[in-house]
Amino acid sequence: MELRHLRYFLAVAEELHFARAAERLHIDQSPLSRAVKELEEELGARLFVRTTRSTQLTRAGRLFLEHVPRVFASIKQARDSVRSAANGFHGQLRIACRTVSRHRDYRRC
Amino acid sequence: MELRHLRYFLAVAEELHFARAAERLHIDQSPLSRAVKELEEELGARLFVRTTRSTQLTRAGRLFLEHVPRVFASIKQARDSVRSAANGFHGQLRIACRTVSRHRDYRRC
DNA sequence: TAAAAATACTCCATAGGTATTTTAT
DNA sequence: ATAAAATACCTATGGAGTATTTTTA
Repeated sequence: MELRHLRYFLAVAEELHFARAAERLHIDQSPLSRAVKELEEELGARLFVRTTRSTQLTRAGRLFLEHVPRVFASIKQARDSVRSAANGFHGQLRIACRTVSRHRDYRRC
Repeated sequence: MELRHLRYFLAVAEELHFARAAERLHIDQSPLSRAVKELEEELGARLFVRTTRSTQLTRAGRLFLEHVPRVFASIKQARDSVRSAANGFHGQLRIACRTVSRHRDYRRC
């Protein structure tokens, strides 16, 4: 399983229509169909019931849908924690300046 | 970002040694090195300080390490919820009994 | 029969491997 | 000098696209 599978699942679960979900994902309906199938095979459960009239979540699909957003939420938290570290925030604020002397002697202070 | 990157990051963070982490992951040191670099580039922060003597987590790396296991935990929960659905469990434990009257009047209680 | 998803195939992007170089001690 | 990671290059797996078939309401 890769995040790709979860992103695709979410799109289909929200659109309840493979072609529209594919459009939203900027991929073709065909690879989307296959990716969802891969996910279902790995999970050992159908996530959608497909007919030509409608695409509906199964019970397993509804349960999965409850949990998947938490995966992305935890990824966002992981990202954000790093971003703040990269910005120099470590739970503390750092302030820097420099003095400009007549000797062009630029220094951090 | 894909789960691949997070799996690889965890392996390196635990081994603190690219070659050993690669061995554990059953891939070569080279693609591991690249994948971690990709992750660092996407996050915009170095996760490890590499020298020939040691590989250490940066502050960003330590923060990231705190969060990544939660991603896998939520994936496990998502998986498990589907598995139980497949087994006929629906997230709640249902206890049922019946009274047997002499009138065959079976009721939930 | 029409609208939707699945499938067969093809192509290409990129994950992974091999060999070598760089780097820090 | 050596041990470790980075890099250049190559290979091949599988992700994505195109065309077609299958399905069911």
